[in-house]
Amino acid sequence: MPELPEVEIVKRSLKNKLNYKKIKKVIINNRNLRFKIEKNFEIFLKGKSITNISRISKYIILTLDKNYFCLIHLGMSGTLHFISNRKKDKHTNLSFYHSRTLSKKHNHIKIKFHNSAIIYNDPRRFGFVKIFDNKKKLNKLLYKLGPEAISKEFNFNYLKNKLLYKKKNIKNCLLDQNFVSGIGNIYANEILFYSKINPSKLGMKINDKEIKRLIKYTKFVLKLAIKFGGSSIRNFKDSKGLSGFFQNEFKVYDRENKSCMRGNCKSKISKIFISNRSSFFCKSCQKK
DNA sequence: CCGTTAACCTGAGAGC
DNA sequence: TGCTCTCAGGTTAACG
Repeated sequence: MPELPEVEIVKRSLKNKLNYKKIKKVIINNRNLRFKIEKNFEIFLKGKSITNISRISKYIILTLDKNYFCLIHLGMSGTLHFISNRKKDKHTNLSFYHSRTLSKKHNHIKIKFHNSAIIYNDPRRFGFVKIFDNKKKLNKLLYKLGPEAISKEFNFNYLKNKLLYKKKNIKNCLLDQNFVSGIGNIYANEILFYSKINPSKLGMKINDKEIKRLIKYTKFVLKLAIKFGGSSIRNFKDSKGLSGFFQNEFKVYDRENKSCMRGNCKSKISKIFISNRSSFFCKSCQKK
């Protein structure tokens, strides 16, 4: 489900709610996420306080006291929900992508605090959580990631060097988290449209002007999506409260056969599959 | 090295 | 209504 902008929204909202909260109890209903939740997960967390909440690409990191870390990846359908008994929280409950139809049977993890709790819900169970007992072990997992798409490390020089001899198509490059991290299928499509680059074009064939546009519009699209609160689609389209609205700004994603939104262009948006992921583009604006 | 396919899962929506 | 089929915001191993 979530790409960098959605995870960023989740992180920002959690940050307001969870800082310095002490974990009283952890209840797990189903350990079978993408990786089995380790046996000692509950014991590791119990009694520890959350001292910071951060995000790296599509990962959420809870920093706990005593140099512990809890890594959360939401996979395709993972959501975090904040619930509270306290009156002052009543109107700001953070049910991320809250949906009344979200089935409780996929509430896999509940982390309880004094007067509140967070719940991890994930119908497809492609997400995972993992505990690290020191920063080195955490970094070992994260060091492989390419620079974050919105960071200044993802710049013209980096991209030019990476694309120099790349025989891979540009869309798969953008989706490769070790190439650049944080971009998923929706935003890869949108970035390529803004950059006027065909998704099938080989990396090595991308010229300097196009590289400049890729850098510019990667940051533009992702930052704009964050401003709009991310994208809430499909099972979340009936969402209330904190759902995002960037789905209304899509230029190509899920717009097959609809008119291209660029000025004078009269083409219809095409849909093809690249490595089994749906790819939307305008064949007039995004020539090979 | 590259693209594709399948696999991990459940559920929504389309078409019949 | 209900059945079957396809597709889904992610990641990764195996194959050709």
